[in-house]
Order: sequence, then structure tokens, then C-alpha cells
Amino acid sequence: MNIGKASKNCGLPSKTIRYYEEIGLVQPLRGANGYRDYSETDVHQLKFLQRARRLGFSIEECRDLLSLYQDTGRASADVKALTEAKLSEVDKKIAELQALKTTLSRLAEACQGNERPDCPIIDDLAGGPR
Amino acid sequence: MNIGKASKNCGLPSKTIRYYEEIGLVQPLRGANGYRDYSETDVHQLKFLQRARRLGFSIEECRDLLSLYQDTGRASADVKALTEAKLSEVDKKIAELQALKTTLSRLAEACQGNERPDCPIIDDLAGGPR
DNA sequence: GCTTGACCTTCCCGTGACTGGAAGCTTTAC
DNA sequence: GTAAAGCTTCCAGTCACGGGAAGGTCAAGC
Repeated sequence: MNIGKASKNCGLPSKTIRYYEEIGLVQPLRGANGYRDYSETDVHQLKFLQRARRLGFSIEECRDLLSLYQDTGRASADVKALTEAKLSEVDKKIAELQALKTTLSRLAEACQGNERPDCPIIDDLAGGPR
Repeated sequence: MNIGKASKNCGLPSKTIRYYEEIGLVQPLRGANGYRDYSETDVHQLKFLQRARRLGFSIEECRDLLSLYQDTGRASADVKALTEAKLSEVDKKIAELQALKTTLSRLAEACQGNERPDCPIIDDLAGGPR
């Protein structure tokens, strides 16, 4: 099938699919007219990539997952390890954002938000008293 | 003072300081030898930028904050609005990451992590039964 | 005066993961 | 027959810098 149909079937924009081919993730056959010709297997792999990316795996991690996916003899431990590493990254990011949220909330609460120029947020940014 | 000293004083790498000049954030004078010459005011503004960036404000938001900082007649409400917008962005990102965490945890728990090839994580990515 | 090394300058390329757009094919629909 | 849709490649841009090359400047030591 052409790239347009493949795009509809896997949920990725054509541009992204071409990009994935360029970096060697999913390489379709070509028709006599030079058009890309995607098999069902190709589309499965594109769907796979779409889900993995949505779960926050990087392209390089996706490449690993895809080769594990294709390797029917893989150990499930390998996949689990990748997932758990990603999980701890997510935890770390959440913690950072929570800290950021605390700081911003404190600043916003301290600020009157009126027409006057006094602003604890600006003062804090300027390095004023904590 | 030269860029190296300014860098030490504000906590930003020289590369970043040059970049901020390039995009019109903080533009120092130049000495006869062509070296950048940072005033105390410049360094204050660089420090301000460093803190705001650390709090997750984008460069364009920093530009706004900086002009509010420089405008001693600003209304604190303007600053508060910017902060609260950023706060709700942070909230949204946290919620997304929490959802992601739930999915990843569920997958990791379902996976035995042994030498056998059965892997619910791969199955899920491949579009298997939910 | 000379050398050494630290510091400064500009310029260009690379990052990650695409996205937009231009110029030019092919195919499809009416 | 023609117009529109869809496909191709290629180039440039995104964001916020970082790395590194090639070359100018400055301060210290001999």
C-alpha cells in the first residue's frame, strides 16, 4: 500500500514514516513508479513504533524494542529491563516537576496580582530575599 | 568585565551568554579589542535569566519576564498571570507523566522477566489484547 | 623580546525527532 | 482533457544551546 494509506493505518504522519525509513527503522519495498509500498508487516511495525513513542521511549530505545520484537527468541527480561529503566526516568521527571510546581505555587500565592508594581515573583528572580 | 568572569558570576556557560546576546536578550558593550564588556546590570539580568530558565520558563517567556523586570511600573498581575500559566502547564505535564507511569508499571508487573520469550510488554506494543 | 598558555573572537556543524514547504513527478476522478 | 490529489526528493527550520576549528589578544615568566 502507498504511504498515505499506511499513514492512516498506523496513525503516524507520512513525514514521520519517511523519517523512520531514513533512519533505518522500517524500510518498505518500492513500486515501479518509485512509490513506497508498505506490507502488512511494515504497518504492524509502524504501529508498534507509534505506541512505543507515545509511551515515551526514545527512537534509539524503539530501535532496541523493535529488534526484540522481531527476535522471537528474546528473553522477556531484556524488555522488562528497558521498561523499568524508562519507569525510573519518568519517576525522576515527575519529582522534578513537583518541585518546580511547589516553587511556582509559592511565588504565585505571594503575589498580589494587582496594578501595583510590587511583585515577589520578580523579586525572587532578581535574587531578592528568599 | 569579560565574558569569563560574567559567566562565573551568573552561573551560565559562556556559550549560553553569547547565545543570549545573539537573540537580543542581554547585549553588552564592547571594548577596543572587541571583547564583550559586561556591566553589573548585565550580570544581574543574566542571573535573572538563569533563575527563570531553571524554573522552566521558555526563552520567549524569559524575554517577557525580563521586560517586566526592567519596567519598574509594571503591574504585578502581569507577572502573576505568566507564572500561573506556567503552573498549569506543569500540572498538565505531571498528569501526563502519571498516566504514562501507570501504563508502564502495569506492563512491567505483568512481565515475568525471565528467559522465556513470552512478554506482555511486547504484546501490548504489538497491539495485542488489552 | 619571546614564548607559553589562558582567554577571547567568529563561524559552522550537530543535537532529537520531526515539520513545513518548494519543485516536479504519477495517478485518479470527473 | 484537465484538475486535484498524492507521491517523490531535497532544503530549511525548530529549541536552546554545545563542540570544535581557526585565529586574535593578553598577562606572566624567562
